[in-house]
Amino acid sequence: MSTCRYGAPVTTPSRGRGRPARHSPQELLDLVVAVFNERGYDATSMADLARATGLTKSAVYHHVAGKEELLRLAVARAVDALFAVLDEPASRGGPAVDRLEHVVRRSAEVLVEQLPYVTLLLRVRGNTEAERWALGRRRELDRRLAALVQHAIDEGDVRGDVDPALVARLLFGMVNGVAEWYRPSSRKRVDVAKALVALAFGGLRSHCAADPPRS
Amino acid sequence: MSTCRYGAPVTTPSRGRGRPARHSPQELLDLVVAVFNERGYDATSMADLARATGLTKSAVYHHVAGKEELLRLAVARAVDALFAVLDEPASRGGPAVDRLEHVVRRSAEVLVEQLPYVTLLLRVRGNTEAERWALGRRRELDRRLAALVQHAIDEGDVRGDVDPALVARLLFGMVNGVAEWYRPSSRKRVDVAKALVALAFGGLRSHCAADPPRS
DNA sequence: GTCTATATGTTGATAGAC
DNA sequence: GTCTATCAACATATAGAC
Repeated sequence: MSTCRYGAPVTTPSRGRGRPARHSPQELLDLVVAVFNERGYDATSMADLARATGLTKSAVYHHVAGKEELLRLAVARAVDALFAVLDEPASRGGPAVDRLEHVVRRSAEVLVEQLPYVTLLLRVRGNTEAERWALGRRRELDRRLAALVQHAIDEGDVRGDVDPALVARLLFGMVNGVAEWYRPSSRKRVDVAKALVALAFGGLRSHCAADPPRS
Repeated sequence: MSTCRYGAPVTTPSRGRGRPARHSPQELLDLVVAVFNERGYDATSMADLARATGLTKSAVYHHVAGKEELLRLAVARAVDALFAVLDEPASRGGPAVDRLEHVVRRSAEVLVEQLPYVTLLLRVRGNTEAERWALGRRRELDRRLAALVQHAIDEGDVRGDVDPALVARLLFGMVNGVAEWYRPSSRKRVDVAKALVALAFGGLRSHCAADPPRS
C-alpha cells in the first residue's frame, strides 16, 4: 500500500503490502497450474492468474507470452515425467509382466508427485496448438503401453482372453483416474501405487488376493 | 434462402437451404452435448451452438434460457441414468459381491449407451450452479458405491487388504475412464463391460483368469 | 519488473421486426 | 419461431510511464 500513488481501488486485494509478489518461473507456473485445475483452463482468465500470483495482468505478460504458453509449459512437464518412466531400467529389461507392473506403479507415483501437471494434461481437449501437441504425445504413450501389455500376453503372464489394447486402456484408465480424487493430504503416494498394482494384477476377489505375489 | 429478405451474408453456412433447422428438444440437446464434449463446455460459445444446430443465437435462446440450462439438462440426464442402476433389482438383493459386479457392469453399459451425457458429467468442474449440483450428486454416488464395496469386504468375497474407499475409487475410476477413449463405432457395449468386469474382479494375471467365475 | 490506461475482439443475452 | 441488430461485460493483449 505504501507505494500506491493513487487512491484508486486495488485490483489485487491479496497483496497490496508486505508480500514481494516476485516469483521464480517455477513458482509462478505452480500457482498458475493450480488455478487452471481449479477453474479449468478455458474458464481461467488472465485476470484470474494475475490475482493468484499477486501481480497485474501486464506483469504476467512480462514473464510469459500468454495463456497458451503457460499451458504448453505445464503439459510438457507432465509429458516428460510420464515418458521418463518408460526409460527407467526396470521398464526396459526383464519379463514384460514385470516391466508392466513397474510402469503401472511408477506412473501412479509420478501422477501423485506431479499431480497438478498430470491432471492438467489428462484434461486437455485439443482447442489450441499446445493442446493438440499434448494429445499427440498422449497417443504415443498409449501406443507404447499397449505394446507392453501385448508383450506380457505373448509371454503368457497376462491373460489373453481380452483384447490387449482394451486391457491397456482399462488399466491405465484406472491409473489416470487417480487424478480425479487424490489430494496430497489424504494419503502417501506409495499407498496409492501399491493398492493400484495389487488391484490391477490380483483383482478384487479375495481368493485371488490369497495368491502369493510372484516377485 | 427463400425467406432470406436481405442479401446479407449468412452466418450459418451449414444450412441456408433445404434443411428445416427445426429440432425436438431431445435432438437439440444431443447436438449441443456433442459440441460441449468436442470443445469443452467453457470453450463453447452460443455462436458455436447456433452453428451446430443450424439456428441463430436468438433462435437458440427461444428454446432454452441459456448455456447453463443446457448443461443442467445434460448432466441431470447422466445422473439419473447412473442412479437408476442402483435401483435395479440385481443391485439390491443377494451377496454384495454379486451386487457390486452388477453395478460395475451396468455402469459401464450405461456409460457407453449415454456416452456423451456421462462424459460431460465426468468433466464437470464446479464453476456454475448446475456444475456444483452435479458434483454433489457424483459425491453421493461415490458414497453409495464405497458402501457397497465395504459390504462385499465384510462378507468376505472381496479382498480386505486395501482400504475400501480406495478400492471403490480405483474400481469406478477404471469404469469412468472408458469415457476417455470409447467411440461408438469401435466396439459393442457388452464387450467393454465384459472385459471390464473380468479385469476388475479377476485381475491381469493369467493364473487368476483360469479361476472359474462364481456366477 | 511492475504499474495504469487502453486498444480491440468476443462473449452471453436482449429488443423488436416479421 | 426465426430473424437482424445491438448491447454491456469481459476477454487477451499492448503502450508507455516510472
